[in-house]
Amino acid sequence: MNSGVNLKELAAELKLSPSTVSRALNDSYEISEETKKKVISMAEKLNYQPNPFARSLRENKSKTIAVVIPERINNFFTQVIDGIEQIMQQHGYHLLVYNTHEDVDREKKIISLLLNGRADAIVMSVSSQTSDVSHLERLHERGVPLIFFDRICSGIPTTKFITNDYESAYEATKHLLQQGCKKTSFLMLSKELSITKERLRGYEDAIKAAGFDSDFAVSLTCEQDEESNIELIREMLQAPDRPDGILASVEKLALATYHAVKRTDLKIPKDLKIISFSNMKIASLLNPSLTTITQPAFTIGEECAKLLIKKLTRPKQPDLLNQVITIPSKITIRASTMAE
Amino acid sequence: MNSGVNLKELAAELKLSPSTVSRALNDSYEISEETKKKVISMAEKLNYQPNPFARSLRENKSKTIAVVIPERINNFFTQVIDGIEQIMQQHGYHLLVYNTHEDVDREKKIISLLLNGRADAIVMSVSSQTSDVSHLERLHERGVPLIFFDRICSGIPTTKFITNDYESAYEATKHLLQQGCKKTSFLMLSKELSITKERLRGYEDAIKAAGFDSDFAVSLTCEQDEESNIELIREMLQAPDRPDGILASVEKLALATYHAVKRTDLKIPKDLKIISFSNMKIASLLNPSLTTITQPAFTIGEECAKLLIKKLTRPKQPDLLNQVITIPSKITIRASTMAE
DNA sequence: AATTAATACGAAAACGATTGCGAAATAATT
DNA sequence: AATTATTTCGCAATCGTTTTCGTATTAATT
Repeated sequence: MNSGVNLKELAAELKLSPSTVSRALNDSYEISEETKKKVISMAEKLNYQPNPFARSLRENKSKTIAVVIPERINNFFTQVIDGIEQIMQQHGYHLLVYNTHEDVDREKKIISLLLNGRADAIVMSVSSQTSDVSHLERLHERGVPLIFFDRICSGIPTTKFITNDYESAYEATKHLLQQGCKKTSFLMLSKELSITKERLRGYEDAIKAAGFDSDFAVSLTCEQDEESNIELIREMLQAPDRPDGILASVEKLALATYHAVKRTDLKIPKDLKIISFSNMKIASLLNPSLTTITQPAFTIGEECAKLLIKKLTRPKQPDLLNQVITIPSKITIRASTMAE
Repeated sequence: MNSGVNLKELAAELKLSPSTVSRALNDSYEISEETKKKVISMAEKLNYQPNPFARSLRENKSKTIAVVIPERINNFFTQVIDGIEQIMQQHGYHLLVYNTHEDVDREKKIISLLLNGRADAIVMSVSSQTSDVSHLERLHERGVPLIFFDRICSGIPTTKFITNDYESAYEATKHLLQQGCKKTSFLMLSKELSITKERLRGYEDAIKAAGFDSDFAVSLTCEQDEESNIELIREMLQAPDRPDGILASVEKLALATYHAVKRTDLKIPKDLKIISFSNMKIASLLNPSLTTITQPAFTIGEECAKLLIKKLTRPKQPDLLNQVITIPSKITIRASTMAE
């Protein structure tokens, strides 16, 4: 199967000991330049590839990090992973990627698979169903470096990367009101989610600040099934006191709204204005084009990775600081929130 | 760091030898039921997690497979990965995912990292720039099980999963002509790509079969940069002999066309009809909604994984057959190809 | 010339699991 | 009762690296 030579065979070929060859390949000062050259050229000739598991076993590190996300078909998470990979690849790290499908049980299983040191660190965004975080606590107590991004877990003392969700939601809501919305609705996945809480807070504060009554805001918790989301939204849109402005806290709910609207006589933006958190590249091609709050996904990935690299490659690094780092999102106004 | 107990410590706690404990945990017939129970309960109590690298080193397998794709922000590839993960997770496998960014050099680097057995098998779709396949040949000769999907490499004798690209392109083109297109264009990424060749062949044959002259078909090779793609297409659309029908061989070129059209006075589908290979979930929300050829991405992933599981878990399995397995795509007609 | 320092390398012990082989202890057979 | 078979477990080797120590050779120092 793996027909590659190992260190012992390479050493035999060179009439040297395995230790010398190992040191030569690792550029140890104890080996003469002459020997190093011989070893390196022979290693190339025989196409020697060190066994990663032997090395991992010995060094107690795998040069691998795990990324755990709740959804793979999602531009935000995908871009984050691209960012992580961008940095990690430069440092010779490999990426294990896991999709929890927004399911806590799957998340727990995955985390338990990562307890044994298969990955040197973990970057994750929790599932929308995650309220019990004991599995994450156990992971953290094991000493596995853990970083959260976007959907964070504030109870666990480590570094988290988020966007300015409160401000973005506040600004987005203000924008809706400025465009003439009289009754708005906030669409969200689950109240457990950190991002939901922050965005909802921004939404509510903006409404209060505009002098509206607080129950002016309607917020709708959506299930995970797309079709039921659409129907839920459609019902809301056909109720007598329907909203005329929507802030969707995640992309899929904005799309569900578009689908729902198609089942009614309403027109965006005339009858309903909508703005959404979204990293879709084609927001401008929707009908009508969608006003978005775009998170700096790639940058978030890069920052997570850079921090990890520092932690993992420097000799005596302290634990990851218990802090929240905020990177701002960007609002792009398009047709879906245009006043007449 | 990794505060978990190891086998020796677990054995000491039980006053047994490591070998007995190992056998008990692996349910060996040589161990009494009584001992097994004791061992298992103690293992759970101490939360014993076997070291994956020790195991991999000893067994010469990693329970990990690598997935190599040319683009991560792409619904097709993402769905394929979801399919692979779906099956692999059930069998305790882990997924290393690599993005080549359509770059052969990155592809070569990644492949060379996989030569050392880090992954038990590889599932991949080659980059659009890949014409020299020596790196893939070397990988295959090493004996690493290798499966191609979609963008395959026919020179390498292994199993490949594709869709019925020829037929789909043929049908799509026929549809364009039936809707009244007089001059069509085929948009593609690179002529090296297996899918490009097949789809182009289907496109050309459909045009010939309809009795048109063969140079009736225009085909445009697009670069990888999005903005230049858009400009290339715009120029084509503003030329005097512009096409009135487009078959886009990949999703991103259809989107580029939508962007390009916005820079002209043309209207889809009145002035230009377009159909595209695409796994976008929101094709129906585009303006106008896009007629698509949707590939069974998730199924492809599952089939790749199932085949690998068979190969990897059964004892004396032969090499992967040199065959091409075809799974049909599905055409969904929407507004972008509607005749007046 | 004798001692010390520096250089260049080898032997062997880890890392943590699995497994072939051997060996007690018990049960079954002659 | 003696032999054989069965059950149950331990010893030690193994996977392929890295690294601690030890040592032989040469160079530098006194």
